[in-house]
Amino acid sequence: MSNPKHSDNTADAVVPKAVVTRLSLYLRELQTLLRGGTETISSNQLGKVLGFTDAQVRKDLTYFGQFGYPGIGYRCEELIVEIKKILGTDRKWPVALIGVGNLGRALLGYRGFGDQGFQFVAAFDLEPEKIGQSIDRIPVFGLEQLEEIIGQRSIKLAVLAVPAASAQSVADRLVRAGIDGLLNFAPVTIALPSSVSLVGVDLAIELEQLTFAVVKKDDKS
Amino acid sequence: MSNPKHSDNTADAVVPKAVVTRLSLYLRELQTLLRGGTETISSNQLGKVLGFTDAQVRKDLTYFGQFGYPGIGYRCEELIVEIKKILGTDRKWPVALIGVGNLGRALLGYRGFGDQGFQFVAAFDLEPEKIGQSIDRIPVFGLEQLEEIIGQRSIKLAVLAVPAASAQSVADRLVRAGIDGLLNFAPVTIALPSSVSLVGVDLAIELEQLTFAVVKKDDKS
DNA sequence: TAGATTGTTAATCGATTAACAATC
DNA sequence: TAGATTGTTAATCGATTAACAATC
Repeated sequence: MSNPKHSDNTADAVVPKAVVTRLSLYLRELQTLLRGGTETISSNQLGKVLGFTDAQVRKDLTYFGQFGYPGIGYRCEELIVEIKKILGTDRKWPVALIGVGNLGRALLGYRGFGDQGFQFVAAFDLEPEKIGQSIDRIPVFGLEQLEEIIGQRSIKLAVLAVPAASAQSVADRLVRAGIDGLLNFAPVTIALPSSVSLVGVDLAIELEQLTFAVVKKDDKS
Repeated sequence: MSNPKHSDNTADAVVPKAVVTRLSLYLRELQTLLRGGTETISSNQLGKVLGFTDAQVRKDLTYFGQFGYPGIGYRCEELIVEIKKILGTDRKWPVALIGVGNLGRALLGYRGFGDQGFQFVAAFDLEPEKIGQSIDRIPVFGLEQLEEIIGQRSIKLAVLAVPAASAQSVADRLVRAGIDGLLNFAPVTIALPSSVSLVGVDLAIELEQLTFAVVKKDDKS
């Protein structure tokens, strides 16, 4: 039995961003495995399905503690709990959505968020017809209520699905309203104070990564 | 000793994946700058808005050629053309969408794809009510027509927006149908032959990257 | 010319992998 | 015990940055 000695070193070593991304992939895979009835898994097996080496899996995890059993591997259920603690998704996170367009509405209804502990509690838009409505049980407010609602409800995470032209100004307001993390879907660079975390998802850019690979392959043949 | 030439080495040096991602960011920023009237930009300025060093910008670009002017910088319009050539988006790409749910429908209507040369030409779903419809002018076919339509139209790129449980089997069919690149939104690991490119976007994982950063910050204070 | 900035090499930094004693 | 696998250090590999001659 391993001694839980991972109390003090949690998060004081600088953890590479890539490690955190893989942590999320481990979590997702472990959840899939557990659903399928797998109880334990070795770093080698887990790495293989995700395309990583066993050493990498073990190294990544030891940034945060000792979670495995020599000779056995990792217990899926246990490791899931630990990774959720590390990522901070061992709790429920209320989330605000800004921009109730096509994409925004799809995000409001996306089941995958709820499964991982995220819950939209308020949406915001400029269009009068949308304000006052509820979409998938989430109330849509006018943009002018942004600061009020986010403050009241202590919302720390926001998802930006507004047009590129207004993304920066809305982001600025979100920061002033007290947001700590922003997931930006607008295809534009956003500048934020370094105290606020930013993740950007640009759908066209994802496709460009694909075309680059496809074109490169064609060049070779 | 012979002089190694790097004039026609486009794409035979192995290009790190991170470089390609930054290339897309350069492109997006240059397009924004050009729209705003900027004609030339230095590696230092371009790096600054994106959070990179000037050396990194120049190094990334020289994987593919010499595009700048000493003493001046880069001409935005010119560099945009060059990066598009590199990424393969100097042409139009027909794209298939599989899974016409909330997210799928939002993607069909997403303007950002068209702006960068991507065009959905066919959507597929299992539900009979959806089949035969058109959404944003894109026809929805039954899944049984997948191979037929993709073959006929020589579609090389597909976007997967189906439930996690069916993602792998649909991916397998897409590969057999001749797809070269797959953008997967299903929150599950997909295994593909190495000849097919895969980019995965997991929306919950993106939020987890944010919570990790937020929780870590809280720990410190 | 003086000032600015590129392209590129060499130095530095950081991340991944190999190896193995410890352990179950 | 024999076999399997972890946690961790050291070695390797790769990516970023600094520096500067060349150039406009």
